[in-house]
Amino acid sequence: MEMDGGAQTPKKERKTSWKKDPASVRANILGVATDEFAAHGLAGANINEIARKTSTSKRMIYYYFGDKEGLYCAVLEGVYASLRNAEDLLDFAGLDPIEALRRLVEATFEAHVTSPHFIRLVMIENIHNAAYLRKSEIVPKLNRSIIEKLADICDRGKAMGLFRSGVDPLELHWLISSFSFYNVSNRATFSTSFGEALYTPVHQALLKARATDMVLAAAVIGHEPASWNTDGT
Amino acid sequence: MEMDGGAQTPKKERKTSWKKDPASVRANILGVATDEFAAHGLAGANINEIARKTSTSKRMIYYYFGDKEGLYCAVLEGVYASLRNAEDLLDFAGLDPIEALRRLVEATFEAHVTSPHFIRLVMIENIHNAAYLRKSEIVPKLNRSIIEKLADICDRGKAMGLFRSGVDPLELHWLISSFSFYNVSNRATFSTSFGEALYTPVHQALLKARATDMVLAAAVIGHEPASWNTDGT
DNA sequence: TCATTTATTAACTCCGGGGTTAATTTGTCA
DNA sequence: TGACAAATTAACCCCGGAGTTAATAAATGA
Repeated sequence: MEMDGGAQTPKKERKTSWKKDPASVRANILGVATDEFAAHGLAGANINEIARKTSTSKRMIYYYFGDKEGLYCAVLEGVYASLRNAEDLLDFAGLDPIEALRRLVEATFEAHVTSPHFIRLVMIENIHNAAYLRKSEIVPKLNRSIIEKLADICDRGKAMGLFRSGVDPLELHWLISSFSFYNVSNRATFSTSFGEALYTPVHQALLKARATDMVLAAAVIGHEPASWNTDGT
Repeated sequence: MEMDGGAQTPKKERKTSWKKDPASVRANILGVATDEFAAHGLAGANINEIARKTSTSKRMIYYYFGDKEGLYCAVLEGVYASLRNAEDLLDFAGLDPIEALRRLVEATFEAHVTSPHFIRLVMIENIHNAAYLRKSEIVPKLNRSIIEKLADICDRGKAMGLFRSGVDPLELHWLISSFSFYNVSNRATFSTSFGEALYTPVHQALLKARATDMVLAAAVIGHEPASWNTDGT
């Protein structure tokens, strides 16, 4: 039943010609590794599998990233950096504080939905008690900008007498992140326990509106959370 | 440099006497495994290490649970079941709807803080897209009771003209879970990015009060989110 | 043009950890 | 009382996956 007719396992011919292209090789590895770590976690991801999905060899992973943890750290910094770039595109300078806050909540909610890799890697990092994030020099700086944006909105809102005195940017960020993050991170278990009802496009839009409305009601004096007065049907 | 002075590695003497106690052996394994899976995840946990921490041998793990996944599933069902027991102790029947909702939000927030194993295992399960939770026969049923409690409160609130017409038990649960869960699940990365300020006992109490107040403002007609009017200092 | 450094290839090592074998003891019931 | 099932013990297997070795091709530049 030997299908190869007695041929010796053919030693793979060493590639006799190739281009040097370190930047794209590195980027290729990083892209594949991001997928794999996001899908399976640090322990669950498989270096051989990552190598197989790249257009290069396993040795290159160790050449550029040292070891599995080094690769994971590079992946982590990569997703944080790309999310920051997305956030920096937001500009609320021209808007009045109330409208700016509404836009910021909506944008945050939407950004989380469209960044599943980021969400999963943050989940994984929390499982590791942020051990690798702590080692990063750049990540703590990255998150400052979102707080600064919120602080500016809060300052202007209070100065105009529109916002409540107790409104605090960091607390507000905690709150806005919580439902934006949870909505994506816990979708699998939530749906398993309670069904898919909340994850139709229509219902997601409704949740976004209600959450936004609720944040505004908390922050803005006299704001009525109107979206809660009607059922979404 | 032989430190053992030429002694043959002594074959460990087989224990010559022991008691049959299947129930407690099983419980012992399950307890250790819960710690280990919660700490390191499914792939990250180590069967040899789990065995070492039990008062029995590795073989017993396979004897009672089949394989690593079987053990993980048993752990998962265990933490879900014990949380349900905690929830079932809550009784809001005697309270008016507004006070009942306030108590439910506070209790949920507190229950998450005191159930770190549950939180971590749910996080891990979400990383696996709830693959193992889906196989469970009992877990989907467990989560019904919390929705029923909320539905009862909502019905009574609307009947008395206190709650807004759009208030929905499932949406409310999504909202209450989101900040209660996120507060614990993402503590490591949140603290790394923004500092520990929100995780002092005083500030945690404040967050609980503000979140509760905000939920009430969303659900209850004319409720002012008063806690947001003062800063927490 | 050739010495040197950088980038790349294929093949190899090694051990940790999931899972098993086989023997032995404890309890049960006919 | 002894055959049988259930519970437990220690030792073993083995493969997959993290990490390496060694050779060689491509660029660099004096």
